[in-house]
Amino acid sequence: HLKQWLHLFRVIRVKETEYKSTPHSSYLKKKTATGWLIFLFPDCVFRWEEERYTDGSKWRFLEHKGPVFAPPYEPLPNKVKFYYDGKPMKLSGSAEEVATFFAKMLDHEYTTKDIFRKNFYKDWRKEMTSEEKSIITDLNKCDFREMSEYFKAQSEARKQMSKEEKQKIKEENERILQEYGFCIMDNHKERIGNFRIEPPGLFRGRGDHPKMGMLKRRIRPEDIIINCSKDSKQPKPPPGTKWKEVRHDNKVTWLVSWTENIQGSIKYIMLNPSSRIKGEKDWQKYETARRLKKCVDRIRTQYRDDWKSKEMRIRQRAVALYFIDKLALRAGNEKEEGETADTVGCCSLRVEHIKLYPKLDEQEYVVEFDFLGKDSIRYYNKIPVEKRVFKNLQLFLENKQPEDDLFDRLNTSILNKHLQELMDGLTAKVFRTYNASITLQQQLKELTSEDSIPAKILSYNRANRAVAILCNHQRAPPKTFEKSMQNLQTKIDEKQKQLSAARKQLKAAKADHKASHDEKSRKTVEVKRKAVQRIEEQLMKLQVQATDREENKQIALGTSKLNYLDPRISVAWCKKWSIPTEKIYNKTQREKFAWAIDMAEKDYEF
DNA sequence: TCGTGGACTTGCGTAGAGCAAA
DNA sequence: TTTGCTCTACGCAAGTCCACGA
Repeated sequence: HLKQWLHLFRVIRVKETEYKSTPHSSYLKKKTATGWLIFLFPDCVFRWEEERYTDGSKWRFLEHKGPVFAPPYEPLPNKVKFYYDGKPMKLSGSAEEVATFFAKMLDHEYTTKDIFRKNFYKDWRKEMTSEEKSIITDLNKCDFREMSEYFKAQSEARKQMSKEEKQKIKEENERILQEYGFCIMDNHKERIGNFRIEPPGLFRGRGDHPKMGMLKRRIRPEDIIINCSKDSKQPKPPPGTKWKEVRHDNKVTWLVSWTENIQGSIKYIMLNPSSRIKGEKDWQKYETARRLKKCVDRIRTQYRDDWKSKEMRIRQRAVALYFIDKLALRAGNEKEEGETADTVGCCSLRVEHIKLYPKLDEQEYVVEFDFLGKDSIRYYNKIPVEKRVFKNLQLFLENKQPEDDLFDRLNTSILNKHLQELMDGLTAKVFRTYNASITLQQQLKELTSEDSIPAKILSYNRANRAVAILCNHQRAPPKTFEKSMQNLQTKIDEKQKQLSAARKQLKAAKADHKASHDEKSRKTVEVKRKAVQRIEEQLMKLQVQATDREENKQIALGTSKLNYLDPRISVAWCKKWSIPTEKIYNKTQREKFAWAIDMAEKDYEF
């Protein structure tokens, strides 16, 4: 039975006389008659200590089952009708399918947007028969409401399904996961990240995207490139179909790829974050950031020096780097105009995105940033800068129009080339990682004190929040936010009433005791005092929770936790303050950070 | 040097699972 | 058991950065 799982374990044998201890907690131990101790370790314990390939290859052996395709289109029942100009009209299969995509989004605001409608209509027409094309000439005369109602009823029906039916679906999903969700890479069975091919639908994009509403077409086996090792069992395409290509490229980590039709970019199926290959890369990332820590002072001195350079390009580079370092801005690659939403990062900032104030509210040399960053999230910040930076900015703005580049002599590749010279492996994004992690470490030191576990966790969240604010990780306030805040407030009010009632009782008991001086009334006072104390604690907890939630209204902690904070800092913090790792990392996160949980001790220093 | 394709990381929104309160 | 809310997993868009070829 063990044999099939043997690749998941590492067996180690030690002479009993030589055994001292093991730092790892999870293992099976057996003693042999001849004085050997046999340990059976889950292989995740050792995978981080495995040799890495030095020739740039990522694996030697790779075997998987290929992707899971989106289910085929199911035509609408005849009773569900589409109406054109008030009259029912039966659509051809492919025109109907695309129409259902629109119908499913009918409740969304963006189906009312001009660009969305125009793009959709254009792509929809391509799917129509020539007869349909001649009849349907105006999207405004199309009535998708009955279709929309049908889908709503269907999703309602899904919710109302019996337990058994739901269980059956769950089991089927589990079976597919077991079959397609794992692969063998070298000696490990690994979880695959996204083994399902994206279903067809209408492209949305984020922010003001010029391509919103376009048809994202269905991916067929003929679009798929399979990557696996030569000596593996190759995945089979569905009956009657062929793969576009099967290749054996071990310089890359993906298992499956295809080209998407909206931007023409390539999409991949890759491994889950818990995999060795992702974990090691993640670890490396934080090691690079730690190397930056060692030389960041030197780099800061240098860019401050460069503010005085007689060359404009060097001054621009130095000011940009200052922003990247101080404000954790992204690099800001150029983007093709008209292909995506208009967003910028540091190097692509335009004149219109900053305002200079020699003096503002008692502060000197204030720069106001206001621009849309990644995912069209607004970055708004007013910060005082050093005089030299301010003067340089004034210089960069001279004789420019609002739509001109602020740093016209700079782009990300120039900047990164420079950074590479300052430190091996240094790029703009390393500053984000470094500043995020170092901030967490500092904040944890500052905020954590000897206190209850919930209070310590609040401190952790606050430290995490400081980082999220630095990195501008925002979220739309949850739809239920106001309500849940209200609920919490109701609870607090109730607690307060309880508290004043309890205090009254305590007072009465005290008075009683003063009058009688007997043992019984003394005990009552004690009991009442304890009750007051308990309620005070509960009230405080609720208030803390309310503060935490309020502070978190528009801030998303997940992204920084997952991508910017060296998990070893958090693990060390947990160990130092005796907090179970489960309190700060859920199951998925613990799997992703297995390497850190395994290697960080309580004295770990980023 | 520049443009482009390719690979990989980062990022937000949301469906629905799961859990606690009613 | 139902309802209401929170949390997690997932989906997929949108960044970064590098290699390559003209």
